[in-house]
Amino acid sequence: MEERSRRIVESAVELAEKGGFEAVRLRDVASHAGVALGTLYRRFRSKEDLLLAALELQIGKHEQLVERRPPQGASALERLTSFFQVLTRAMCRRPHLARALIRAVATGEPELTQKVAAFHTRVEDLITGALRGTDGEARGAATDNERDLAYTLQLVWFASLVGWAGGLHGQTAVVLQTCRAAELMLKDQAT
Amino acid sequence: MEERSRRIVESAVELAEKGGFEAVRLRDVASHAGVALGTLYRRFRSKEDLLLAALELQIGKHEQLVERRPPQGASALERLTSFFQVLTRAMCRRPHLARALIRAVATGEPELTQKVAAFHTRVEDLITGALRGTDGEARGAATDNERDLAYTLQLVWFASLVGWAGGLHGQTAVVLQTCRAAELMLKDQAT
DNA sequence: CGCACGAATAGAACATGTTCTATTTTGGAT
DNA sequence: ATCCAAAATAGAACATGTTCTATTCGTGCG
Repeated sequence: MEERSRRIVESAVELAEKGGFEAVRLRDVASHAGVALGTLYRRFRSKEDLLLAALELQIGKHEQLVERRPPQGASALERLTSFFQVLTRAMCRRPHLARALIRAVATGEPELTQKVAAFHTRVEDLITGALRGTDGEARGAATDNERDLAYTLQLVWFASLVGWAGGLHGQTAVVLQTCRAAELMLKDQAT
Repeated sequence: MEERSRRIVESAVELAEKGGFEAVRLRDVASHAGVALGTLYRRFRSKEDLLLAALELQIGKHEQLVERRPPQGASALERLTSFFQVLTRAMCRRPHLARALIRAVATGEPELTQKVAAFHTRVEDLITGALRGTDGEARGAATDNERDLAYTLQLVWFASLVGWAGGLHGQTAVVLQTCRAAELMLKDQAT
């Protein structure tokens, strides 16, 4: 990402960390980034678009983290549990920011469909990775069943996170609900 | 609901049907309902609150529908499939309205937590009903397993609907994804 | 060098959610 | 019937996302 855009996104993140979605006032973001409001709008179509860019940054960092330390565990369920624990904690560590990002994803502006889809796909890929594990067994393309499972878990995790963002429950509930869904769907599995 | 409030909500629904979330301009809602803006704000805390009231109306209607014609099917999976088909079609029939309502739910304003929780609970109860069926077999309180299943399906359906609202996929995908999750979790079940 | 053109800037302007104020209406108690 | 408190009203006022305009800046090209 270009220098100026990066500064803008970072400013947005800083403001969101402190005060959530409403604190990301675009005038403030612009001035904080040392940039004019018009410049911000040249790079980002809307507030949600800007926050989605911030989300991409976060998920990129998480992908690197997973690459360095892939989720451990003998069974798929153990790996998934570990994965969702780490992922959820990473999000909820900065609650204001997380809520702002989730809100941007959930708002559903039609111009942002592509970016939202990209986000979901990246999470799904991470889930698939945790599901299959890193050791040699079971290489090759993911089976239909694995894809369905990963997709579904992604939906559950996301919905649960939306619930967390709305104050319906705590971060541990997010992990529990997601893992419960994984259990329910893996009940008959061998490993 | 009191007459005036009802008129306000109905006006909001009308506007949302035509032009979605942005078309629900509160000045327009108020004048359309023959009411002052201040009156609207006396009854509803915010635009999202108003739309949540509209959602309550819709779900109430759907509860009545389900009561009149409970989802048919010999197995739990068949009943759930039928249920989610009907529910999703009911939502997606008026796409603008549906998107506006979903957005209100997903936005996550902290003052609306209670209403959002109520919505999720009501959907979950409907799901539980479809899961258990109406005939005499298996009366009594729902088992833990049934509750977990219903809760998870509610998450999947909601997340998928959010995806639909964001243009990620069509309404048939919503039904398919939800039913796939149901299949995955019922695979080992007897009936 | 001087120019031309695209980007950046400052700031006004506009739309709409939300709040506030001053006034009027309404409905119930006496 | 009168009066009072609560609610409603018209409309101004404010905040912030978004758009627009006029000006300035910077850079590659002749």
